[in-house]
Amino acid sequence: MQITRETDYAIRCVQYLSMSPDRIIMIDEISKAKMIPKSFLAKILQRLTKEGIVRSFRGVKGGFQLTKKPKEISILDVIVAIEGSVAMNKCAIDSRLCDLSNACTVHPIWIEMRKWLEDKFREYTFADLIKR
Amino acid sequence: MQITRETDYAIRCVQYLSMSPDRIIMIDEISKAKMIPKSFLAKILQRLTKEGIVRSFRGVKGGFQLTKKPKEISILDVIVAIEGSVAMNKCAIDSRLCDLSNACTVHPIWIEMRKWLEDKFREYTFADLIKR
DNA sequence: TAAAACAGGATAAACTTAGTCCTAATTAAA
DNA sequence: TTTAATTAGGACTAAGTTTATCCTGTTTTA
Repeated sequence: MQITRETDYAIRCVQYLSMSPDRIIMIDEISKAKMIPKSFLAKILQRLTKEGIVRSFRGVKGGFQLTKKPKEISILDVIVAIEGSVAMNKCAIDSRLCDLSNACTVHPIWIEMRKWLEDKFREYTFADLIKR
Repeated sequence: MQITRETDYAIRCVQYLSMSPDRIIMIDEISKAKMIPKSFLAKILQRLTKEGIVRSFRGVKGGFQLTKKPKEISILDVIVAIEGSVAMNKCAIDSRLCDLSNACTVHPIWIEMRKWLEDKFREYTFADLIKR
């Protein structure tokens, strides 16, 4: 039921980048500010880059920057980038993964929960997470 | 983000018991009907018994039975019985588990999500899961 | 050309999941 | 009263996932 540390770190990281969307920020700075192990954070940022949430700059003065405005990035985007989906049961990702395929009365709940979670997490943008 | 197989099995199991709330049903029958490994199911039922969702009867003609009516048991009850809570992040269980204790702008989201999930899962009772 | 950054792959320890297996206790019925 | 059926509970384990680390390579600026 819980998200992983990796996802938690990813959200913190994007939240930090959202506070200075114009700057290019190094892994080291984010790591220190958000208490995220540096080499693990490097991996996470690699993933966020591949998923198009941040862009990276290599070399001296390199670092990371959001590709979009904070209000255009949702928590859902980050969770999906790291975990693939917000489904709570594998059958809500692909119903063939269920061994009770026919007539499982619980299945519709997992489908509904998935949609509901997507809607909820889409509502939270990183613009909301920086106004304090 | 996902529930465990154990929780999935527990829900299926309670759903099966809900279909015949007056009968006492053996592990073996549930195992076969719901495609749950028998010895694993035994452990799950042990837990459900401890948590007061089912009662057990030992010996010949023994088995399990719900302690309450299907409409009085929610999916939330079963998830909490098996997983402890529906919190998506450990900081939503105990805020001391957060290393950013002070001023984490994401924290309120996990608290809110937890409350919503509790409400949502409480709405689904096993009475809903048998009328089909 | 040197130093500063990220990219990507390999590796691994710790933890969790998803079970199994064995013995003991309990109960109904022969 | 014995036997067979059934759950209780503890120990154990294989496989998978999580949470990282480390090393080498590439890119870029000064």
